[in-house]
Amino acid sequence: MSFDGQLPPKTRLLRAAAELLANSAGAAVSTRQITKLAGVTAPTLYHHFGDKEGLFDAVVAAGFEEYVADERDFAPSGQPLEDIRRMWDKHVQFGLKQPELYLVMFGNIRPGSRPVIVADAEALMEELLNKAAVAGQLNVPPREAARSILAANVGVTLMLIAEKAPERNLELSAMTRDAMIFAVSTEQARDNGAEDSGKSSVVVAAIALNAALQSSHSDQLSSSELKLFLEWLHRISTSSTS
Amino acid sequence: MSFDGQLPPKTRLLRAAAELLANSAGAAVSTRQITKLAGVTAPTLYHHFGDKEGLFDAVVAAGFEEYVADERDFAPSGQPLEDIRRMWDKHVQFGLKQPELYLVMFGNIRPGSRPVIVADAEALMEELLNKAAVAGQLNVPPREAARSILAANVGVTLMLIAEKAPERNLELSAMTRDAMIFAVSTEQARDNGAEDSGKSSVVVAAIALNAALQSSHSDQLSSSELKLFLEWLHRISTSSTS
DNA sequence: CACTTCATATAGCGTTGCTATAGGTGCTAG
DNA sequence: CTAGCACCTATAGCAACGCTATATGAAGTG
Repeated sequence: MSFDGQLPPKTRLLRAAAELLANSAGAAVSTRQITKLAGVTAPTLYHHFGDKEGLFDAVVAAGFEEYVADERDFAPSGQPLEDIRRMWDKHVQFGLKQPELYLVMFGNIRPGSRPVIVADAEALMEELLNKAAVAGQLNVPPREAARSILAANVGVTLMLIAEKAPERNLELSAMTRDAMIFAVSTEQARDNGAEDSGKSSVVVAAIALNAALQSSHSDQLSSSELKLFLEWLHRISTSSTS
Repeated sequence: MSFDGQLPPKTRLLRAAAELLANSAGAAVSTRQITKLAGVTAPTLYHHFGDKEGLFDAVVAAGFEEYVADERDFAPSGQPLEDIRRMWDKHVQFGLKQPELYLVMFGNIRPGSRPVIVADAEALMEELLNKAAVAGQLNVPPREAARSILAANVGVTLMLIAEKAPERNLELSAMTRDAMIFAVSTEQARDNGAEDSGKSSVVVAAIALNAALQSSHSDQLSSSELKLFLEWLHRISTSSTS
């Protein structure tokens, strides 16, 4: 099985890398394996992708497109929080389906160097959370909520990948997922004393207005006014209640 | 600076590896660097530790001892949930203080192979959760809760490590931490009752914020700022939706 | 045809993790 | 005292790694 077909070398390299990455059972994938399977020599790889990481980034980008495509299709349900829940599950599912690819995407952490893919995933999550914020269902600013949820989502997925397949307990995912969504949403009603109910209504309203203003521009304020207005709004919505 | 002293080679290897790991600024650490700094040759390393990973495991074990030692000391506070909160913070703190070591411990994931250290950390967390369970403060079985919390804890720490140091927002940790602890504890009482009407818009949100601000004023804005803010809010509230 | 530009190949550099083999050291037994 | 035996360490080198200096081919343009 090789990709010596009529496809251009760049494509063959991408496919070879993707295939090896998908079937490598945890072992490292070398450039020599890739170029051999693609039927090209080393300089071709470096001409097109710069270095090994560049090639992997390209594979990851393709994988991410696929991962996102599924997502955007059925995202517009009526319930933003339900969409977020489904997005979490998609994320875990993607990680377990292609663990090697997922590890290249989210598991290859080095200090101070954020994988590009993480920012994209965060943006995607934030987009969904914005809808929830507009509907007044959010307790915290969408950006912070997105980062928090994604961090937990990645952590859970990595944990599940690290376990042997037959032992994987998906309940871990569901439980963590619900905990995170519940914590950022306004669906809650703590009977533990209404310590923050008065203040939090201000915060919730500010968050909702902030999100609403950014999705549909009001022409009631000039751009300079709007800028200052949004800054104040942010200040209010990020005021901590603890 | 080298460890050619009178210490046995095994110890010198451990110290050299630990030092290089701590100062390697993300770059990979080679066995040749280690053996050179330790003042020994390659076979000595493999005689004592089997392979490179064995040496790193030993370093990690020592680091983990240190990490746990801090923990056990002040663990017996009266409030189990507060202990868990502190343990979470210790975990993040340890990861940010020694990111390279942390990445060897928790970031080196491969499918189906669970780092030993993860099981230990889980056990430690479960122990604390057990106390909470005995006190009737737990909503879910301690084991599952420990796994869930630890997964989120690792995810957050990895995210923070991946960010450049000056941009690290520790609020991400605090927020995720409280979300997880809150979710597994019995302090909650969700009544999944009345859904709010999802008809929110800019105007509705502005009105809500306006009302909320006037009933309980936030101290995030000065009085003059607040005056202008409310005026703009009024202008938005009374505009017709575009 | 001459010229540039892009794409691929030959060959090899420096480094990696690791090891086959052998030599040195300190101990106990005869 | 010496022979033998573990234990520990060094010399030297293998195979594989990521990557590249250099050269060759193909394709388009004047």
